[in-house]
Amino acid sequence: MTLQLAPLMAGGGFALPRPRPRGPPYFGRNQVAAALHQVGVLLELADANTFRIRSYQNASRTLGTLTDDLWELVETGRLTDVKGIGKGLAAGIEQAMRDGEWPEDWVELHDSTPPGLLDMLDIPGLGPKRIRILHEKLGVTSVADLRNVCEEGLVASLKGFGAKSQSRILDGIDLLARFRSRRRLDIGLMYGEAFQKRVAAIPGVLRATLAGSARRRRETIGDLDLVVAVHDDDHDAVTQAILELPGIADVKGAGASKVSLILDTEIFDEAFALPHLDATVLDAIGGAEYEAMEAGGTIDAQVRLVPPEVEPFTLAYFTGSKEHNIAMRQRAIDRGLRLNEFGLIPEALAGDLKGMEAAVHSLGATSEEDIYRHLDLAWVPPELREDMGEVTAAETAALPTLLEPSMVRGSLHNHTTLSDGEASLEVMADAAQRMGWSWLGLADHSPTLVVANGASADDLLAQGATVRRCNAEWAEQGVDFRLFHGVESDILANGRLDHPDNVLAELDYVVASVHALGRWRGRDEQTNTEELLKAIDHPATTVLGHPTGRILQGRDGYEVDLMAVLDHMAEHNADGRLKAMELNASPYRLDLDWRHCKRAKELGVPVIINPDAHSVRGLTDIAYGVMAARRGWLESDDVLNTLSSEEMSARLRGDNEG
DNA sequence: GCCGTTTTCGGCCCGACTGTTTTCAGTCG
Repeated sequence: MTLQLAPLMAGGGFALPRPRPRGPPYFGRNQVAAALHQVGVLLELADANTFRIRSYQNASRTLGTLTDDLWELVETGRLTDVKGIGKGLAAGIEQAMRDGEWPEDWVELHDSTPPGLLDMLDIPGLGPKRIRILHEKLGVTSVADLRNVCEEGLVASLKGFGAKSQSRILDGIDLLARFRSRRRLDIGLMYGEAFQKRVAAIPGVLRATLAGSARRRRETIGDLDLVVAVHDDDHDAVTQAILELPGIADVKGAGASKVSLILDTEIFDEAFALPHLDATVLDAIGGAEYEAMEAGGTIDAQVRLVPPEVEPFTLAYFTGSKEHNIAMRQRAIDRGLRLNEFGLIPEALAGDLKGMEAAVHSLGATSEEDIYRHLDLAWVPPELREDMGEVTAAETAALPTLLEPSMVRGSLHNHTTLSDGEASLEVMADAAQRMGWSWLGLADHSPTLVVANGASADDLLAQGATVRRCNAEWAEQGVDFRLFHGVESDILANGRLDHPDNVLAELDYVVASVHALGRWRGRDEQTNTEELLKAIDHPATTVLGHPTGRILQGRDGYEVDLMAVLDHMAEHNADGRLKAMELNASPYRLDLDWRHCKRAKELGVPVIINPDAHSVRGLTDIAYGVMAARRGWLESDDVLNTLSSEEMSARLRGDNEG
């Protein structure tokens, strides 16, 4: 079977961002963050000092979420005020932004590193050190080279390698072609929940809990982590039972405390099938072959088996993120404690003891709450564990009360058969009511989007008449449900909207979205941002739809400074004009990412979670949107979805409610 | 490369597993 590789190539596109045509600043925050990330990876391959590498990685991560204006920091000489940016990095960043030229040593690193070496980082068991040896001793510069030297048996004779390494690398090259390194949240959770259920049912298993990025609800999941509480007496039998479960394609390793597996679709009780996909998304993720590829897909899984008294520590540890753990561990160190996956151990008692032996001295914990309490913190919901301020918030009782799925009462961006949806207006409304919603917004595509059967103005206005008729009937019957009539209008050249203004004025709201990505991609961030701002300024625009246009595992979005867009929307809202940011809940998009959710909340820009449903089943994607919103610290008041139909109606009319 | 009222030098999270070794380095999470 010939499968198309995900277009997220490690080597391709790994170049320093190009400067804007006019400046300064010649680079934006995201571009600087990208450059720092790249230099970090290249330094790894160059065998640089570990801590120097980390400083680039840290700085990249910090800039990625920086809310201050980077250019302003440069101009006012306050760049080194940013934690993690010292004299050296500040000088490089300033030079780049002022003059449009990256520091010479950054450029030199790119020029001297064959792009194929970057691809090799994705081969399991190969890290920067060994890649470097392969490059220096055997002249390997690409994955193809690597396959050749392995097949010629040259790798096995290298110092530090052997026959087994050589064959593992060959296997890894095959895996590279067949599997994706990360899976979307929906797919990852599907595997994770199926696996968890099977393991939990094994006799002797006290508890089996999904940890890792699946528990944190990241938009993509690398591999599954399952923490299993089991008494010592049952340990071996449970391990054996796990290895005999259906759906295990391969066992990568099975040690005393850890089992490492590759799962495939036989883990599912029923034949693997995907829900209906809309054509745009399907096209971006690999077309007709996509479903076959998912059906033949795999996912890595790690199982940790621990005694019940240790389980809370193991669960916390493997839930991560790595960054959150580092912050937690540092906090423990400050209190004379050692925190790891086995316990929270007073350093004075632990001494030279390691691992489980030291853990007998651990402070007790029957749940994660206890661990946080020992460190004078409130329990942090897994979705927030990214070291993005949650530790401080947990210290000062400032953690948000996160949005829950049950709080959602409606959504605004949904399609019907008027454009490219599968279900009629009536069927969609009925489904929404059965989900317990009190309102539903219809926003079919506009005429310019021919591939999605964009509806004409006449058809759109006719739909409006149907909406009014339905609403009148429900009102008469005393049913607390109503439809709002909108459109998903394409953002055309120069920020104009599709449909004449007099047509748009007939609607309850307008979701303005970019679809013609051709013009937007490959254009610089500044130009795109300015065009989006114009579209937002249009008086009819209510919601900015799928703000970056990204398709997860399919295509990157266009370059845009969403922080600036949010600032702009905040001004509108402050003046009483509703401009809401969509969090597109489709697991293929999850487009607004959590960093921007957090920023929207800070600025008071309302977020609307929209399933972008093209079918009845599509409405249930709202669940993924809620997960993403929770990662973005959003509470009930931060999103429009929690409003009653009366309140929503008032917001759309522009009434200032209390 | 960054950071600092216990430090401007000497730290920078930590442990399991694997394959290579004969005590450990590299990789991974």
